Amino acid sequence: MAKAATTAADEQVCCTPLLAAPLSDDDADELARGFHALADPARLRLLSLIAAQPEGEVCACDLVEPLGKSQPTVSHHLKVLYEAGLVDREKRGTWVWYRVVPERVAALRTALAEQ
Amino acid sequence: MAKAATTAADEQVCCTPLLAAPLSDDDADELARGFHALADPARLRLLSLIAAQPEGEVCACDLVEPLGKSQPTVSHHLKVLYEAGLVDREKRGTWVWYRVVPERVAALRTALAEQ
DNA sequence: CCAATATATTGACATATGTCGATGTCTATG
DNA sequence: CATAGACATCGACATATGTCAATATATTGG
Repeated sequence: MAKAATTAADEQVCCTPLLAAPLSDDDADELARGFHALADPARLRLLSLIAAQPEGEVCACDLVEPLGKSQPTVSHHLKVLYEAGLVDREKRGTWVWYRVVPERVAALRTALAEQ
Repeated sequence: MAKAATTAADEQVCCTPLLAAPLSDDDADELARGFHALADPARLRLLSLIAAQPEGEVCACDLVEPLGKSQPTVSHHLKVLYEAGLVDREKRGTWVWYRVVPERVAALRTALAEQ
């Protein structure tokens, strides 16, 4: 399984450096969606926690306590990250495992490239 | 003059790649502030428009029409970008000239580095 | 000093967002 | 099938945000 997020992961708007040429409205919208997912401390810490796992993946159940937020709040933020294409998820039995989608992170990084 | 933004430009939280190690609460807060400034299409287009100027700088008066928003709205977004340390400004007579702060953009870019 | 222009600020409004408790849904296991 | 556990969703709430019209604050020219 482990399907990538269908929402925004596809329309990557990769390789559109902000500083190179004026953004189109569509590119600006899509990029803003990506950065919006990164614009919250809880989500940044989640992303960081997921990436910190030696296996590269982590059970959602192991994210609630380190984040220090309620389970519904963690679930909400994970959903935002997923819909932004920044993380992928896979259900195994009762648990859901999350991993970072490095390509998506890199795409946003590219948008901030020198020019 | 052309002083850099006093707000966030200093506490750069540069060189703190998200994916390398779990973020501290403070780093997450500061990073989120930076990405928040990028999390709006109008601000991304502004940043892009400013960067697109051959001289590297542009009068605020020349940003209203291309952005297609009201003057107060443009002024508001420029303030957000300024307070995030992403642009610098200099008043010359009646006009205010804006330019991108590439170091700040690069700092946010570094936060998204591979690991 | 007055009029004109550029920019910032204020006030108002609708909408979006982060958060939590309560509840629903699914899955494994007696 | 009943129970327990993991996760998602719902409802509610306070707060934040994008937007504009109106107004205030410079600054330049006459």
